[in-house]
Amino acid sequence: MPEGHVIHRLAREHQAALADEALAVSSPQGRARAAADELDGMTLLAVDAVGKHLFYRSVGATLHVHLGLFGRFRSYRSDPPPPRPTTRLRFQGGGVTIDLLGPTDCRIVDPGGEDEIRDRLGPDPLRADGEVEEFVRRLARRRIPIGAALLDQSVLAGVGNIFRAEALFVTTIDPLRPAGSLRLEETTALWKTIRSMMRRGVRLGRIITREPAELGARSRSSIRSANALYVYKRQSCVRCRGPIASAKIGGRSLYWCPGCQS
DNA sequence: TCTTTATGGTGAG
DNA sequence: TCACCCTAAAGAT
Repeated sequence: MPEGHVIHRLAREHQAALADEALAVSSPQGRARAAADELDGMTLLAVDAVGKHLFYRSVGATLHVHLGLFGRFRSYRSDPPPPRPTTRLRFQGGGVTIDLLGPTDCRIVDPGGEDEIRDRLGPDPLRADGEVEEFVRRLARRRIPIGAALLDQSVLAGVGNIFRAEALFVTTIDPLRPAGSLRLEETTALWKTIRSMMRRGVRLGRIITREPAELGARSRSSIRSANALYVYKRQSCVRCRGPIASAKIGGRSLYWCPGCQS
């Protein structure tokens, strides 16, 4: 169940584990047989992350993977279990086995197909080529609530339901305000907040948005998920103690503090 | 052993 | 806005 930080982390891990290796690729489930046949025996060159999309590049072909809500990877250093009936793709090489389960997309794309995917995406705050100016441009003049705009991958690539709620809280922005009504300094603050939250997510391998000072001296592993966040799925605000509101915005449940965000 | 839920996205109406 | 796709784990019974 990944937002962009998980995707970028996977790209790094998989590139480190598999690049420059000749891979054995199979599709135990059968549904990705065409992709598996194309990749089997090829040497992986690199793995790129763009928003929530992954591109596995080999000399002759590029594999596009989108995990969707349910997709996940599992890695095994040694003695991998037999594939499950749902294992879509299994990569083996460099002493590692990596299984892909339940992805929304898992297909070979040609350069045109990759461009099509990338052209639909807004700037990715985790990428060096992600620019705040582009975020500002894509947000301007939109009338949808900012809470909905942050989930729109053509506005901003990689943010999901937790980061949008947490970033709006930290920047004290009311999620119901029209996206185009935000002042430049608000939009810029939103970008910086999202980028730093997501970078931390890549580093830690999990989403912790509250500041260490607020969490006391507890170690990272002892921070329970319920305490790591400001508003997502919370009942009351950790700052003002007021009730947290929730509503479907942009098709998903958004949580915010009406007292702190206005 | 059910039912529900989840950090996502698309295409039809 | 809704139905639907994909899977696994947690929660309810």
